[in-house]
Amino acid sequence: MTVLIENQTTYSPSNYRTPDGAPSDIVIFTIETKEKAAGKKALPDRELQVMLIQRKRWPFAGAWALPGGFCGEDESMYDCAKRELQEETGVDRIHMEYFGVYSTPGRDPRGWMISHAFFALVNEKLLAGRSASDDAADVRLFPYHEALNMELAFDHREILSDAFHRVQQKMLTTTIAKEFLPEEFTISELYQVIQTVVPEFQERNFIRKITSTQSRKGIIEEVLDHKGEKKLSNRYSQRAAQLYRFTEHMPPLLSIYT
Amino acid sequence: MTVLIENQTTYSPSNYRTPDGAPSDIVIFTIETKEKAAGKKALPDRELQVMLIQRKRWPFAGAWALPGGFCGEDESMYDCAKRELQEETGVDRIHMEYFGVYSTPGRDPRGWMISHAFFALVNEKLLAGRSASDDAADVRLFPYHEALNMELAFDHREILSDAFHRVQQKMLTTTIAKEFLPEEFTISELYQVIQTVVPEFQERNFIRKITSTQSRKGIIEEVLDHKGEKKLSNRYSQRAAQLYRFTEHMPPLLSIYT
DNA sequence: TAAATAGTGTCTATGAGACATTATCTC
DNA sequence: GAGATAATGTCTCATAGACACTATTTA
Repeated sequence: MTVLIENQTTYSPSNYRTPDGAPSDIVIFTIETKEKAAGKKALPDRELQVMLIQRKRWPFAGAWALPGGFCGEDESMYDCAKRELQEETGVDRIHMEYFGVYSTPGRDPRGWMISHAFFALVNEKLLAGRSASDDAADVRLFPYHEALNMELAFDHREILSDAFHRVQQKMLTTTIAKEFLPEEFTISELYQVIQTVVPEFQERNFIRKITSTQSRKGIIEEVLDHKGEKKLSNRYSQRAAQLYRFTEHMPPLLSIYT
Repeated sequence: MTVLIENQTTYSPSNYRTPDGAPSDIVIFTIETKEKAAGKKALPDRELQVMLIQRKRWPFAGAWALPGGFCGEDESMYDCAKRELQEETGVDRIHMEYFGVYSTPGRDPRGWMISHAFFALVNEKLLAGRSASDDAADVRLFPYHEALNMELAFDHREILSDAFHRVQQKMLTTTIAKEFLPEEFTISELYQVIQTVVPEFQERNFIRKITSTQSRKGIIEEVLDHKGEKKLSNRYSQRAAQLYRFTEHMPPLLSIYT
């Protein structure tokens, strides 16, 4: 075997053209709950929304875009996105996942930018404080479908669409629905949240599937009060409904063959 | 709103530290079929293997590593990986998917390298010609579990492990098993391929699940010969077995709630 | 005829899917 | 008691899971 003499001293990365930056873009989803008239016992309306910022500078000045920012040398892409997410929402500990790289040549007029896309799911409650201060300015929540029809900066429309489909898929195959729910919730709330993200989802016997089916039992459990009695809620209904919470159990493994 | 005066002229990416490169790393899987003694009618042994290259230069000179290479300014990461895959295998039109970014600071001694990981599934038949020429040199197939226990360059062990788990999951939820099979195959072959990637997979009534179950019917179909008769194969058995092929049908949508 | 693989019969318990029905509470 | 949501009863058919059994061919 040939032993080459190249080593740390002779290696020079500057012989090659290198990227001009590695940004992250974050698709931040939330579900806005619009209660019916105060005191009225009825299920609320829910709407999937996404956070956009209005760009101040070239390129695409004035256009709406996904929040994000450039990665530093001393952080991973994940850390970078987490940092940007924190800056944008003012909240820590948000569920965030990586889902793709966007590197089509020419996608960014500033140069060779390889962008890394994340999605985040935030409970609207966590956004409560923030909205008041920033809402009027250059950060806003848009209904997903409205955002999708806007002229977004860069290739952010494609990223937004990809994120949505990934979240739809994960909503049905994992327990991420919990990110949009309070700690304790009713079956109707869970069902509504799933339908907000996946309108096609329909399951007439939902309550039995999730509570009495052998293979699914254990992903949620009934909440008991301090006396060991079943804890109920009548927030959305005359007849009080059982409260549930997600357990730590992994959802069942899915397979098309079994 | 403040209107900033920044524009194309004043924007300067060189004010920021930029990455030193955007490589791709490709985990190329294949399944080696080891026929039993010639003429013996018995199911073959199958083994999942992964392609590694031996590095010639600093860093990690002499160590085995995943194939890959640096992305150019005029190509997307996907194009880059496709190109490298083609160079390494000599084959085009290979199933390849992106699955993650590796950007931990310090992962590459050459500098700030943000690596993009793909996995590829190659039918061993396509590799047939290639092996003869390169096999002795610096490109080799290793059994997956052996590779996982080697001292691989960079963070390639982690990448390899992540790729494997992704492929396992996809093997059960999509029809990628077809990448490891000939156009026409028997149920036993399909079952064996799945088990080669996911040893835990076990399904005693496999044949009925996949052929007679309402929701799965249609993902494979019986092969007929020119006379419209069912086409059989006795390659691995005394009694001839029905041949099947994958259809264009999408596998059923999976959900933990339904 | 033993061995090896392919494929079917059959039984039980569970689940899917569809609706009707009952329960509980408020206005 | 009308109206809204929660939850159960009930029926049919499909599927899961287990295992014994039959089928086909060759050494």
